[in-house]
Amino acid sequence: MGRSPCCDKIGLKKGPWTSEEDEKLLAYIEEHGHGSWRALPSKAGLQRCGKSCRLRWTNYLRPDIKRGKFSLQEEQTIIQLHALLGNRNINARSVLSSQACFLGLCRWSAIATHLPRRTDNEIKNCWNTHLKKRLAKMGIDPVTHKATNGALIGTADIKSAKAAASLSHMAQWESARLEAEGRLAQESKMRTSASTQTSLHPQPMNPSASAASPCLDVLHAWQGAEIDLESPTSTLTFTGSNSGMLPIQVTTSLGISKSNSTMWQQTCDELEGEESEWKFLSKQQLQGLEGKERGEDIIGSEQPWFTGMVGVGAGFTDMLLDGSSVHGTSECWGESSNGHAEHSNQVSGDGESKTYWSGILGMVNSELPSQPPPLL
DNA sequence: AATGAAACCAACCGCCTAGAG
DNA sequence: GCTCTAGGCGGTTGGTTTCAT
Repeated sequence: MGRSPCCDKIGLKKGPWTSEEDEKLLAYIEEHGHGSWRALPSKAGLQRCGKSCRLRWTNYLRPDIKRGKFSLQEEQTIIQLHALLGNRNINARSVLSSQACFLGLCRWSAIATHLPRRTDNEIKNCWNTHLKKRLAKMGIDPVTHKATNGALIGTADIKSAKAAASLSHMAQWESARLEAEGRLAQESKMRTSASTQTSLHPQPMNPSASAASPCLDVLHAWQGAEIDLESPTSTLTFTGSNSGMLPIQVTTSLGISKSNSTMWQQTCDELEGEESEWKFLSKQQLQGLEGKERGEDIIGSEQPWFTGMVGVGAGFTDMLLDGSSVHGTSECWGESSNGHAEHSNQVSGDGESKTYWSGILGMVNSELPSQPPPLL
């Protein structure tokens, strides 16, 4: 009947690990691998429960962990992926449980798969201590990535249109999100299984491994192209004729050009003064979107179906980046001695791809399996 | 130099799912 | 099919460090 208990939790040490304990754990895993975490502590001569050992190993002792401050690019990736993967609140849980959780994925771990050598715990801490606060400070709901007080939105009508558009496309967004998450999870699991071999003999970050995450190409481009990261200027430059077009997306524009980037001040007051930009889709395009909501293939289309997601514009992430540590952009991905610059160059010619959700779409598209998303 | 506030981060806790029996 | 546990995850806590006054 079942397995025996993990640990009796009696006489087991808790709290900070000592260097002696670290050495014991490290030495044991290097020699034997972790195998069963439950059995490990006694074998390694540790007065800890297996769970504690596992955490210590995965979050601290693993030799392939990169420590230290997060680079600008890493932060940007976290923000974007957080927006993509969403928050795991109760509703999200209920929605995701049957599919996403079935696939064994969770948000931080999924994000961690795209931040080489960073642990989910570290990413989580970064989010909670830095990024979330910056969002909140700017009046952006860190859960939904939307403006919390409408300060960024021009008029009530616009807000209404936004809300309607948002709702009308939420379902397909959710589908695509699940797809992306599923892909991430598969990737994560593959890495996990592979890591049983590599964990004992970690290899330096392989540039090709970085390149093997095509979903980040857009992020790279966004980072590496002509955007001045010190100048959180909206990159959305869509200015089509309004004739016969329906506005369905609002993205924030800070209205700050690169030339006046030095004027950039990260305050909510400034944000309130910003205007919103609209994207316009033709009625035909909207009909296409509606069709997609009925389960038609939404992937592979060049239409920005995701534009129904509102409130998250190119400006948001840029705003977050706040001009701090802007010179550290090469720290993370740049560790791959090649590849990064190439990625940037490949996509930098496409201005549209530099928008926030274009980036995410790029991720989704590149991550999605060939199968259409399951209907919710 | 002392003190309080804020930031940081390692570790714990509780929950969930897969899988063994 | 059911029970029970191990492993894994996200949320949260609390100790430590850094910064501001």
